Amino acid sequence: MALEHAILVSLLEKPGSGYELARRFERSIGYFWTATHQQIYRVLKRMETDGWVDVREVPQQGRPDKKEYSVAVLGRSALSSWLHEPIEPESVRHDLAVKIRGAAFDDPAALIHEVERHHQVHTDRLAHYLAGERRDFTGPEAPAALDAGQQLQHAVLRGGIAYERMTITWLEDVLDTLHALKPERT
Amino acid sequence: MALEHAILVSLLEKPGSGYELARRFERSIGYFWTATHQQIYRVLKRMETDGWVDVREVPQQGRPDKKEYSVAVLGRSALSSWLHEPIEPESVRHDLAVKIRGAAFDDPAALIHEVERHHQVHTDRLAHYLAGERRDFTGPEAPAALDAGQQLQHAVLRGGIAYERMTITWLEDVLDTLHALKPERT
DNA sequence: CTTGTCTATGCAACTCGTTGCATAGCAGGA
DNA sequence: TCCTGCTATGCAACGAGTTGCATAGACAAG
Repeated sequence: MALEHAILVSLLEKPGSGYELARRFERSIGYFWTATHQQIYRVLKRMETDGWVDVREVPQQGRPDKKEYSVAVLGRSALSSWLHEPIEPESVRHDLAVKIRGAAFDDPAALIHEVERHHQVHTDRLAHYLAGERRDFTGPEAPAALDAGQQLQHAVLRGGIAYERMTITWLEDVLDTLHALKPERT
Repeated sequence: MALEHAILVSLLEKPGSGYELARRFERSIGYFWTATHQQIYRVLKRMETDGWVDVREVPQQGRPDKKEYSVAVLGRSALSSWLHEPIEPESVRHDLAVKIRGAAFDDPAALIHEVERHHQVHTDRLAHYLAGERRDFTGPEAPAALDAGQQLQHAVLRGGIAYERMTITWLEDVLDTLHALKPERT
């Protein structure tokens, strides 16, 4: 599993609490990995007992205290050895594709709304990614010279952008197919 | 969960045994959903007790007997109601993206091999999909007129092709980024 | 005749991930 | 004052998915 490693990467980029990690996983890390706060707390606890991360109690004003985690030496070497071992190319799990094939045995026209809804979600995500790209990498506010970490983050973000663009185009293709099918079923 | 529904769709397209389903999930259905035989057998058993599928013992010659499953009335209505309820747009889980961001804290050059390996796998998958498309949809052997089911299957396959093409292009982008990074770290 | 491979089904144990719920401090508004 | 909402952490139970192992008939190769 890679959640531990995703957490290590995130903590290396910036130390933080479980709560903060959960919010990062809703944002930038969430572009390519998702996790709920329960999962994160559980894994953080295990990583702590394994000595992968260090904890520091941080008293706060105006809000509850937090535990700030940072990567320990053991965690860094665990990440390093994971980086050096090969992983299986991921296999997709796409509910919507199951639905599209299933629509042949039901009413294909009823799917149009659902596909349009997904189209909208992906359009919004694309806009969100592009805004992030302008802010951090290509806009006037972006740093002139990017370090290795930033260049790699940008490459990952470009992947997210390419994914959303591809998905949007495909969903339009699916919509065309559904519309072309519709008249046949009167 | 959608494994039950993926099985229903597959059985509607063609009835079959758990073993046959497992092989379909390695092939065409596997383009957008994966499952091992243990998972399939377990779910099939539950679907049988729920009355979603009918079983028929089929004696065979030259090989063990099999249980052929087909979709029952209850299964059809279960699929239908699932098709009519909205699903969450999927969130991606991309180990490789975690590795790429993590590489900033290790040796980015060490990732080049891994990315090239993934590039090869996706190139092979693309070739496999394109061969399937020619065979079933666009080649001289393909049927002249496609029914609704075939048109929707083709649309899903086009999605797989678009996904592989996008991934291949992105991995080349990542490779360029890694190569450009390399000289900086001597 | 033994070994390996393919078809065919299944159990048991485990890990991963989700859902529901609980607690608690603090802030702001009705 | 009470209610809502945000920060912050966590338990318990369940469901989904993986891994290892077991069984068994048939066939082909050595």
